[in-house]
Amino acid sequence: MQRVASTSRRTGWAEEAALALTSAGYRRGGARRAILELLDEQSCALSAVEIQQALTSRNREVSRASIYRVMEELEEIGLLARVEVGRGVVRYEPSRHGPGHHHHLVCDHCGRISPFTDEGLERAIRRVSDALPLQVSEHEVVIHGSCETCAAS
Amino acid sequence: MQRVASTSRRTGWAEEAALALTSAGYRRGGARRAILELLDEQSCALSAVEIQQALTSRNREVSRASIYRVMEELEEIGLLARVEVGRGVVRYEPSRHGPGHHHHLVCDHCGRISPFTDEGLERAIRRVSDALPLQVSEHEVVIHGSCETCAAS
DNA sequence: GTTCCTGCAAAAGATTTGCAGTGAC
DNA sequence: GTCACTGCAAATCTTTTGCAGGAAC
Repeated sequence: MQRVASTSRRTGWAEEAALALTSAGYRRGGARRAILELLDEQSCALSAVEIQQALTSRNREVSRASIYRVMEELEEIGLLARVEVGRGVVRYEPSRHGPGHHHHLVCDHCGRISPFTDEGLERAIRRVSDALPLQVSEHEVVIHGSCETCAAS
Repeated sequence: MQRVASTSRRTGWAEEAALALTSAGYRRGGARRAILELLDEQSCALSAVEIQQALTSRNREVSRASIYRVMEELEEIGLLARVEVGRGVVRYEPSRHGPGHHHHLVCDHCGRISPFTDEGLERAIRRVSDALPLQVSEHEVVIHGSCETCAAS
């Protein structure tokens, strides 16, 4: 099991996404570009509200409606994964099938989420997916518990 | 991998839950009992709306507010698992750590969800959980794709 | 110039809360 | 009789939609 470093890093996902959007007939508006870049820098999933706050804090205001619209477009063409992890809030993150693919730990106490990876787990899921009558597009593993900070209190 | 039969069966979870609620200082109101019994009969997770509809159709009306309140109580004492699986809707199901424990397939097209189990997957998750610095309470695996019906169309 | 993108404001859902009446103990 | 449970209605919060102006092509 690997905890994933939470430092930011850009991986070219934004460029890939922009290209995919262009060839899907979308134009490149400012709000969309700002959102793509923000998402690309994240190590873990953000909610719509968090995306808006992050953009505001770097002086790039984007309306809530645009955020949801961009999320929808990106999900449509498979570039974005939704992570639903608690309290009815939906979070979004770049869908990386290769490197960067990870799952989530959720502290049910403070709501913090953090990413992890595990090759054995991936193998088990691949095996299950292959045996399914479903055409599998994505999978998601969420582990709930109390984080170190909350368990201590 | 095992598809889980979707026939109803009662497993004593309702009684266990009622006892746990009593010893946690709750009284046994009618709405709460009706909800417990309904949940116990389900083979898979229901949303609050679905719970209300199911109860209405058996002439046992329960207000939406009560449903949410009971869900909250049950979740608090660990008898209920939330399954968040798409489109912002939260579903609930009895939390069974032993037999009956299962995960979910979601058709992203029609929204249908169905349960499955896999021992290898459980082993992989247990291994990961043991290695975590978190106190793990639950885990959840969701596989997304297109179901047979939707893939055909 | 046309068509798409964006923001604003309103709408639609889901969930939570306040309060008063009823029921369990 | 007391305190918890329930239903109703109002409030809150997230997400979606309609529309008008501005931007990309």
